[in-house]
Amino acid sequence: MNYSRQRELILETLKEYAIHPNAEELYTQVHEKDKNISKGTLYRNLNRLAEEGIIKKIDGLDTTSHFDHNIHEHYHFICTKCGRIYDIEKGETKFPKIDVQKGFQVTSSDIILKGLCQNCNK
Amino acid sequence: MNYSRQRELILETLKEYAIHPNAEELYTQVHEKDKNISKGTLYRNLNRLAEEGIIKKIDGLDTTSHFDHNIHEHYHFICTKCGRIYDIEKGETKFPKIDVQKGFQVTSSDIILKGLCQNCNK
DNA sequence: ATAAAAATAGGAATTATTACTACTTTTGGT
DNA sequence: ACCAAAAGTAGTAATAATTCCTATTTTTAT
Repeated sequence: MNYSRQRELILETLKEYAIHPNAEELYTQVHEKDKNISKGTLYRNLNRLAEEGIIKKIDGLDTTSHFDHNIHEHYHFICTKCGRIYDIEKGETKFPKIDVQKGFQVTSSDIILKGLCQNCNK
Repeated sequence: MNYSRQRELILETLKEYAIHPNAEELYTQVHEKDKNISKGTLYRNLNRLAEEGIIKKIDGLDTTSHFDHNIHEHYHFICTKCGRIYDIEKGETKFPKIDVQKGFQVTSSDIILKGLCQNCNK
């Protein structure tokens, strides 16, 4: 993977946000810093960075893919009312044992919780 | 929710399949039984049935939503090579008890595992 | 039997994402 | 530093999944 200024900018911008933006949200921010950046470039690089394990792609939250620069193991909660995404820390429990069936090789696991957040649950 | 012949057909057809079909796959099957059924009707009813808790919508497996008539708590494994979806019974996983913050109300949780299945891992 | 409410078919519209292509940047060897 | 090959980009077109719209049909409650 060769260096690219655009990729650096995308990664840097993603790191500034704790909100697990989707491509559209991130595009708004990135675009402010570089008016010429294209969506194709954004998508290509987000996917590439995720493949390389530098960031994490989160699916299943809503209709879009979200991206997280925080790659240490944690889970997500999405509020079905306001749409905000919260991190759920793993806690002290040991890493889940997933002996699914013999011969299965698990390469990623995601836990997604949905419901009402503190603010919307009043 | 008023009765509709089409909804019955959709639900009945979904129950015949253990493969957690997406809308397109299910449409193929449903269409064989009723040539006039429309995709709008399929989507509307799948979403409606999921809202009512009669079936479950599974997101995050691939780019499409999948639908499961099995609503007892279980998780899913998708093979990144062949795309097949496997059920993971709850007893087989030892996921940590997730302590969500006070005031959060969790209404659904999904655990999605990705990797290589037995067949593709040879 | 009938009118209001709910649902449908079929197609148009929308949304998110990927594909394509001509051009630009990066890189590694000289 | 120079240059060709490889990799990356901008901008736009295309695709895929899903939702929206509307005229018509079906269901339901009287």
